[in-house]
Amino acid sequence: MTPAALADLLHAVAVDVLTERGLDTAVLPDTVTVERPRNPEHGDYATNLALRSAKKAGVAPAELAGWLATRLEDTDAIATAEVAGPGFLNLRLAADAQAGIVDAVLTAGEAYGHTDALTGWAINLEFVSANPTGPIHLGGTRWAAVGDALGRVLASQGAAVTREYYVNDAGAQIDRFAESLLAAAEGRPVPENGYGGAYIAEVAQKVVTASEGLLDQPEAEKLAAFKRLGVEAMLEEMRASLESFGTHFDVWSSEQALHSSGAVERSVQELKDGDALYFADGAWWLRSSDHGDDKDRVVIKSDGSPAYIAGDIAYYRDKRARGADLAIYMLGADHHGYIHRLKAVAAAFGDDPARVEVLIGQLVSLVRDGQPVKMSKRAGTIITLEDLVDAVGVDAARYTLARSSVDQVLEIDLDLISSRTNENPVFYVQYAHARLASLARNAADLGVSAESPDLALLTHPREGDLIRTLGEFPRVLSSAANLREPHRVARYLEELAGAYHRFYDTCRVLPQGDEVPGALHTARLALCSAARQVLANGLGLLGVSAPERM
RNA sequence: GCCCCCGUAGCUCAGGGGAUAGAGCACCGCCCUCCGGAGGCGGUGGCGCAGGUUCGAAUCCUGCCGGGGGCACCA
Repeated sequence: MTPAALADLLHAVAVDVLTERGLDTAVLPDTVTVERPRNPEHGDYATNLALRSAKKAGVAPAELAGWLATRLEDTDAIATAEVAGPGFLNLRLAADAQAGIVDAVLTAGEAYGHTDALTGWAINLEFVSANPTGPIHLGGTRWAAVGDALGRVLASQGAAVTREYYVNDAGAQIDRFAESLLAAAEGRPVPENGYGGAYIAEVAQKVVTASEGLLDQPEAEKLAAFKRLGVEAMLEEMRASLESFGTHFDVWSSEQALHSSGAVERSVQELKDGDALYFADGAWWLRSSDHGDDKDRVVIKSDGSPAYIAGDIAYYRDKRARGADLAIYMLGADHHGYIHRLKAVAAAFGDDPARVEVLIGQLVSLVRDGQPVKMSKRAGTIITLEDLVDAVGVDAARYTLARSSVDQVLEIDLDLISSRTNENPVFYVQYAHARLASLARNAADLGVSAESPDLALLTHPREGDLIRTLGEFPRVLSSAANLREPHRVARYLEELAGAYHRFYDTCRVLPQGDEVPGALHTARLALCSAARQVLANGLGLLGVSAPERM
């Protein structure tokens, strides 16, 4: 019996109990909370249902809990039901009922934990979107790991997710990039406010090689070529970095294209016509202060040119036109001021601002030998995705970035996650999977089958812990999706790996010596198979490999 | 001055109202006749401060203190 099924059972029993006594069932909460108590003496599961409903029903919590307990103990699935404390109801499941979780995992396989809660939702997930003026930096790398994981988590709940990268290939920083490339190609020093770092010379060289005689052209044409070809070369490199990191984008949207196609002009005109923008002091303004912004923002400057936000307007319009029901933006901490603006953009088009969600990721820093890491070989003072991957590998990098809340400023100790692998949570989890894979190989050699297990034999406390931990996965996944917090999956995997290691330490799975394989071996092997499946599912959601061997 | 995020063990971090606050690392002490010891068991050690809401607060609200990041007709 899964926690969800248990919650349903509790609700049904509570309805019966209240009805029999002529009490109003409306006092019951919509969703019954079922949790796993910290203290094992408090049972397999506990519910505060009586505590929450008793007051409204006009009875004492402990009394209501007592009524529920009596009825619950009559059901096959519940072994014991006890009232505790001020009115908690502590439950223990019958072994066979509980083991139904193992069956559920094995039946669903890769789909275990998936739901259709978000089916019908088209979600546009924009992340990384680092300027194409340099390699992917550490902040972008955090989003590459977290955003990709969130995409997978949302998809597991049935959402149709479009992963999208917004390329800021228009504006002044691109001009500075082009000037920096040109200067490097001509052997001049880095221009003021230009981009430094060894990669500039490399990209410049690529551009020169690709277009013969370029340096003999007039200044304006040289700059234009470096701008176009430089951005192209840089993007190609960034895309390759992200792909090698396991992060794939479905759509790459160009800011420049929104301008040159007329999309910016059209969408701004649409807002002007709809009275969503107002004209003042020679400029056109967005009413962003209606949505919590300090002040309204200029969309069309008094010289008639579009401000940066005009591109955002066209881009949002474009996302909606392509069918997105929800646009999630994952931005760096320095962009928190955008939240209100982007919601105001949605509102300007007559949408519920809730169609825009902005997630803000705090800074990431690296530490090695107790000292901050500030230098990158290729990019000067910018630490890049490659720097991190070179230091610890893709799996450790992704896992480490994805296991913390993005609200948290994160400091990564490179020594910890690379120098000695057993100190690293990702290896703890991967090791559990590898151990299980090895166990399955040995089982095959010994002729132990996991088919048709008698799961009621799984009565050891460690077995129960492991089974109930497996049962938590759907709830974890669901909350990770709803809260946009994929790190919950990683933390869960650590808990699951721990439950498995503890089980394995106590419960012998395979026959030893001349022992003949029996029903308990089969049941335990089935449990192991379920544990391996859930570890693999979870690691897959994080984009981290589930190794067969290590 | 205003806005956003954070403050939990020596360190890096979990903990979306529940009972005795957790994990990894670090430190101390245990456990291999046997499926992978990259493991398990035990110990040391903590919610920044003050109010409030609640039967119950690390969690929600207010204020203060401390740290980080922002406040352009830049992009």
